[in-house]
Amino acid sequence: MTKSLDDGGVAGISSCAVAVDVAAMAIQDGRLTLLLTEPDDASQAGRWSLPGRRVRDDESLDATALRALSELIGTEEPAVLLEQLRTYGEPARDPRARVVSIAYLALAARPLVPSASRRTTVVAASEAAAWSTDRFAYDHAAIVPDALERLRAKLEYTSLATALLEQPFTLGELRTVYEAVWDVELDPANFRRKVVSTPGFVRAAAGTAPSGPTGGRPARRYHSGGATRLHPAMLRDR
Amino acid sequence: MTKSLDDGGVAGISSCAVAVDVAAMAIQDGRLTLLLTEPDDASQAGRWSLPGRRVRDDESLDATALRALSELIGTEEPAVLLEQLRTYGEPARDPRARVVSIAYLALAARPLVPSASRRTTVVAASEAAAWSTDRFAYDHAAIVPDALERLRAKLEYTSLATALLEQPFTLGELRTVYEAVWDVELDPANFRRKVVSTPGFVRAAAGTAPSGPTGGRPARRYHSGGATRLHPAMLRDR
DNA sequence: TAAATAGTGTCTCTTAGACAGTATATG
DNA sequence: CATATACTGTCTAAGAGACACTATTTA
Repeated sequence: MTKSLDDGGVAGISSCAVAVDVAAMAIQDGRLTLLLTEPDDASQAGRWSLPGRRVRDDESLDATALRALSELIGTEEPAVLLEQLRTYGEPARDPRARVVSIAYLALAARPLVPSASRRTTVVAASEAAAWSTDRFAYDHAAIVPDALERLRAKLEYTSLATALLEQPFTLGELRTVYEAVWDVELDPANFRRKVVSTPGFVRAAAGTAPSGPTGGRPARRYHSGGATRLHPAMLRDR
Repeated sequence: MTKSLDDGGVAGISSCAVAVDVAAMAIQDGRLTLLLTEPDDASQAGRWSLPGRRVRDDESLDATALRALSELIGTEEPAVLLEQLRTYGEPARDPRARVVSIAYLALAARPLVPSASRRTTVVAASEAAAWSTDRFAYDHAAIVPDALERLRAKLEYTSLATALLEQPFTLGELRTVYEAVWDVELDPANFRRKVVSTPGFVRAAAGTAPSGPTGGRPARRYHSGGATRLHPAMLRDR
């Protein structure tokens, strides 16, 4: 197929295997979690990897990412937001062959469920990002911190946090997303004011959510607003 | 080479050609410019493309990007900052074959010089980003606006602007970068205060730069500070 | 009742922007 | 001298954070 490309016959240029790896994250019990799986590759035994698949001939990269995820967990499309992270292509990143991998960030609105058939696990994202390199297969020890940092940064200036919640949601739930991802405590009053005053971030929905088991006033429900970029941003201090 | 991968024999999966395309930008006469070239591919005659090269077997993606650039203009390494933009991999983006392309953003400290031998041109980045699709080869009409928007966004929260200047520079020059990229006018006094008060953005250098032909007090020189991310950010209003 | 969560009001401190004023160059 | 650019000072308005206070639930 690639032989029609004019430099197909040049020495030192052949085709690479192209794969997609997905860093799938969700909120569970107030913590940000990451889905990991055991790679099929025997040379990587005892290590964890991000779910990955090779790109098929007729398939877009986004479609490969969705397939990598849905073959592992039964995730349907609307519950997951996929966003390209970056591409990893060091020549030796896979010992078997040259594999260029496009990494994706996937944000699920519901907790990730490890599948019984495939060997998968769900771990705290911040812990996995700090694991030593040899607990991961390939170069996935580099991808995981990149994914976490990208998510942390994007929460500031985009409405991405709403992708980690089912709709409608309360502002308390939205605040727990920020607290879980940034690992901070936020003032509920100031958080609310900031969210509501940022145009297009959320819009009020009908009704209220019931109180939790510890009581408390029922919270109003909100939907995501139309905005993807937030102005002003939800800045975290440092 | 890829036959050692376990799904090499699966139907619908073969290797893709992998290429790198570079959106190289620089400041020239107070405007942000973009380097374009005519593709070798005859099927794309009459269209402009970003400089691109296929990735060699033993070559990192960054190295390919640098090669794509330096084969076209005589750019040496320290004068150019390369940053991965995103990867474009729609199955039909290249009519000849499946080509997955990793796009890079390249920021040059000096104006880009079109080479005489290869057919290249330098255009205003904002104009190219608005060109109709058929003036570009492949899907490069999508890459150019992405690159411009990425640069505009990154000027806010990173020190990337200094990559578009030779060191040392004056704060007037740095302001010109922001004005060119964002297409706004900034108050010199407030800009200065913001830059100087942002930790790690710039550090004072020795001496002053001579006045321009229109006079004016000589400006102090500055170098880039160590910071890559800016806190607080240089926010543009909207 | 107390405790918990939602939501409002208000004060203070910081910062961004407008813009006046000073410093030092060219012509 | 006028003009241009660099740089400083200062006022004002908006926003962020701290935190008191009210509202509505569970136990």
